Amino acid sequence: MEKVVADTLKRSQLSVTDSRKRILEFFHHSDGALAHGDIEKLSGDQFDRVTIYRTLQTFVEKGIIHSIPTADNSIRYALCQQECEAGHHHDNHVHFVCDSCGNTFCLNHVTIPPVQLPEGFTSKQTDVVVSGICKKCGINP
Amino acid sequence: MEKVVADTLKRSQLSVTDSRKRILEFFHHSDGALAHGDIEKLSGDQFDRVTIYRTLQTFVEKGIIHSIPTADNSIRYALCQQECEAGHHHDNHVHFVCDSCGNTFCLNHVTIPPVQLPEGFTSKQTDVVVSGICKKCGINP
DNA sequence: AATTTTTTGCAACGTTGTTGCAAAAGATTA
DNA sequence: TAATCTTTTGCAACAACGTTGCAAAAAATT
Repeated sequence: MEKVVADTLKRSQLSVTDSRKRILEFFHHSDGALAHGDIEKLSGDQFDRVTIYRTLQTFVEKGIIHSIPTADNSIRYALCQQECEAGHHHDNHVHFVCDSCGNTFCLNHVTIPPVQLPEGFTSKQTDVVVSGICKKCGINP
Repeated sequence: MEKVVADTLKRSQLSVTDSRKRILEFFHHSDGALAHGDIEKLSGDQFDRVTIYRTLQTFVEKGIIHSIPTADNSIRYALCQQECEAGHHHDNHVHFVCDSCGNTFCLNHVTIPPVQLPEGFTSKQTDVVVSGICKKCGINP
């Protein structure tokens, strides 16, 4: 794991630092998406808030993670698939927010259905966020 | 118009006040969605920030307006269709955010396509936000 | 018109996110 | 490995956004 995250950072031409390694590991260990606050808690105030903000920004720019739109106003992030490169996100999967546990998941195998727009509108990106009950919470409510 | 907004407020069992009338009129006059900040500017500091926040909350609860999920973390609101009642939103249309002018529109006639979820997941609501270039900006870039 | 209820505005506070700058850590070179 | 250069971090300060409690004002009710 240690090695995997270091390689990811190098591949993105980023200096391999403590905070970047730790934060990237959090994403690998999490099965859902993470918000800034989650990382702050996970790290136990090991890093400055500002460092976390900047690291997340950098990761988004480099195509390591992507942000997920949500109805409340907290930005959540999740790991990108391999196909994402710096400045070029191809995350065309559906996101799922569980109303019970609050977790956000990438449904990597559920692709965005086509949307028919009115005349004159041009689409660049489509985000689909489904909310409801996730698999785990459906079993143990 | 004056009459229409007053009626809407009464129908929702709300006191008819200056701020509520004005803020509701803003929504009727706007062709896109409005954020808290937009209303603050439109009203020219006529109302306190807090009043605007509370009015928006109340309108959402009463089913007069609904909030729109966005990729950045600003909450935007738009008028509901007639079918919405207090505590029961049925806004199953697609939202469009223009990358050029920044406006957010409800595409009331574009319905949400069905999404096939993995086993064990139950859907309660689906939000679709398309970003790109709107009709106006496509004509006058 | 008087009373009750609701709403508003103010003040204060908390969270979230950003920017500039010096110190520290990482990368690079010899 | 040490010296140098580059990048990143942490701190301080700031700005935007949003919430809560409470007294005054406005709306509804009688």
